[in-house]
Amino acid sequence: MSLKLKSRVNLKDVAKQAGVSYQTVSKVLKGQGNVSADTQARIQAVVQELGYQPNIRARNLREQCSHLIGYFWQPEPPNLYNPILEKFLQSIIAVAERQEYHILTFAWQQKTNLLAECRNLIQTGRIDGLILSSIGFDDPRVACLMELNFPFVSFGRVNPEWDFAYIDVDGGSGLRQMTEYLLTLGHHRLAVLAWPENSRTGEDRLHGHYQAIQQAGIPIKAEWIKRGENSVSAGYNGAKRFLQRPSDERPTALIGMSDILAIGAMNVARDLGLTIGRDVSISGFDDTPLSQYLQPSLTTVRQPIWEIGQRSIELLFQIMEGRTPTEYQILLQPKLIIRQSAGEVVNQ
Amino acid sequence: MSLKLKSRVNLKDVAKQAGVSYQTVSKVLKGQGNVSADTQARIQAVVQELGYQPNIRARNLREQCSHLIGYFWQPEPPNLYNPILEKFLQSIIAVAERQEYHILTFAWQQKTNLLAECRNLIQTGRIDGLILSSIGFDDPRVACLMELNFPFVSFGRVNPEWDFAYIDVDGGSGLRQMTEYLLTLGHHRLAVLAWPENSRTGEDRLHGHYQAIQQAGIPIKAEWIKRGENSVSAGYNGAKRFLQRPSDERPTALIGMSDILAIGAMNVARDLGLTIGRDVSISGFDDTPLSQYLQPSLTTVRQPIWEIGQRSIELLFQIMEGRTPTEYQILLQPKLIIRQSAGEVVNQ
DNA sequence: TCTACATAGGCGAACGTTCGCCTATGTAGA
DNA sequence: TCTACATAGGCGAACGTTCGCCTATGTAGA
Repeated sequence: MSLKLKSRVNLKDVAKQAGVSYQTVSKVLKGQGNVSADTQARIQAVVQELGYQPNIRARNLREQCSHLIGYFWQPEPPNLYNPILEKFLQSIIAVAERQEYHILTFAWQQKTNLLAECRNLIQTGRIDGLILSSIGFDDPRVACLMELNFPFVSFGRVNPEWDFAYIDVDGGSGLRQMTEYLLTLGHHRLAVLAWPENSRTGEDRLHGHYQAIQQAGIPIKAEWIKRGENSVSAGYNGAKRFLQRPSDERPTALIGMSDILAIGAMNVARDLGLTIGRDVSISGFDDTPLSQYLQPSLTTVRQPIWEIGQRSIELLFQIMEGRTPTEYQILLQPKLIIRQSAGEVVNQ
Repeated sequence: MSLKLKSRVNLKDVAKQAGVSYQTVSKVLKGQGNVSADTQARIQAVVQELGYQPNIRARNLREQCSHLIGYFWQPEPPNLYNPILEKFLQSIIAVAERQEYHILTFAWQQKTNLLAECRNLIQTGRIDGLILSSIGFDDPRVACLMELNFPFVSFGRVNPEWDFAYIDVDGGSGLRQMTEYLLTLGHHRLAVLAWPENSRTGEDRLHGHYQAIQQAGIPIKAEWIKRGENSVSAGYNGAKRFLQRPSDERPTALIGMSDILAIGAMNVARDLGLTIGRDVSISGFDDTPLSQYLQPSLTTVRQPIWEIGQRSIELLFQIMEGRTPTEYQILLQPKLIIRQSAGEVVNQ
């Protein structure tokens, strides 16, 4: 069966039939060199007739590139899902294909030897560039890539002093927008369901919240921040602590660092007999596809995923071509999505 | 910057340093040929010292393969998401990497020239095998791959008379299990939120429902099947038609062909003031990560995604190696997941 | 001492391109 | 008629492997 595939038509077959050298065929197909219109037409006709397609493996070897871009992403545990993976993949695939590039996806599990895998991919010539996501403070992969001087772009920032190309969403702005919105609704007791302190993304978002709070003249209290992992149950338990307090002491608004946490908060609010949007306002972050269909629909923050994907790849191409991009640390603005889960403060 | 990368150490560098021919180095690394233990050790030492990694592009050309497997999937429209993409990708990546293979992801948009892209990938030697998903009746890609005799495995079946390797979930069994479960809860008026008739998957599932209904001696009525696209709003509107009927005529259970449709049904039930699980039971299909966190949690059917992915790749490897697998049309059983959204029939 | 075979590793060729240089032919101007 | 240059396309080499065949050396048996 593979015999059929192996005896594919190659440059020499076309050349023979067209009565030229095979190098000339190559020139015509690459649009290089001086070949008469006549000969060009003849060659093109034979190419059509035989259905010639260049062998990309040979091309890769000769051109010293793989026409492949790696994408590293971290899978969520089984009971969760990544709300942006699908759209992000779609967007980078779309842009890459326009340049005849394809995307190699890598799911790096928790404890595998990341660095070795990363090095291996690069040093065997598997990929020409890399897109990284879910990175953290002091991320060893970023350090490794910088040291190897390998073209990469990361979705997300790490340590401020590290100088490399990234695209990120201004999560601080997102949470500032959300907090300001809740303030205009009359909320003064705002609690946050946050992530552990080692998350750069989490700290950025939190900082935006602090800014808005301070600007409104409300003191920042550590007790109004509840940290935990990014899961529905963490959201549930975190929110429970807040919502079990007497009604004049409990927060009127719960700000989730993610839709996942917000869903947990909504569930416990309902279990405690509170009406969401009236007794307590709840907001999320991500605008996951289902968040608009929750009851009540979730007020949240939307990240421009498509744009992030597009610009990541465009940036990466610039780096791969050796051009130094004028702007290689890009911060995009997220958008407040107002729905039903957050409402005006009623009685107090 | 790429200069550094291009001057990577190759077989000849190692050979020179070890004082052998470069072909001998190749033999040692591939574990072939007769090389004395002495020489082997010396070569291995140099490989370590220089950090030699074989150039995969050269290997691909020489070995006539790309060590790449394509995965075609169909992205959902922006307001939806694919509940199984992440897990499926993860599972195929994991198995493929064990065999030194990687996964090339392709998102095929609605109206692009699928067939040409498919042919192109194969004929340029981009990939050695293909995994297909979201296929439909008379799928032209399947026909094309069969004609080209190219190794592929599909997740899902198409026309029964087409003979090719696939893995599918026995959706009929899933809906039969669900229907039987609802029957044991005392439901007799069961309505289905189904997909358009051109979906093979949809028809298979529906068939399982019919089987269970018939076995219980309940006549099949076309009016109890409401067809529509796979979206929350289609579920909402479809369910509305059923639930607006007088209480002694309306269905006591709504069976969604997907969790998405079930979510729509849950929303309209709530909007009509019905208590889900008591006034009306609602079930889904997929066990999307969030379904357990809905209020009430969704009774649904879980597909063994991880197993599908694993076995797809294993099957594909067998086909790629030219072995004819004994079992190449595999049907896996889905599992009923009982939660809160479906309960016993109360008053009637 | 001669033959036969095993052991160790060298060597040419090939996978299918692309790239740079070279040569043969044609044409225009002096 | 001779020179100079443009045009058209041929040719060798290379990218870095793997594979099969060959050869040189060593060893055992007759």
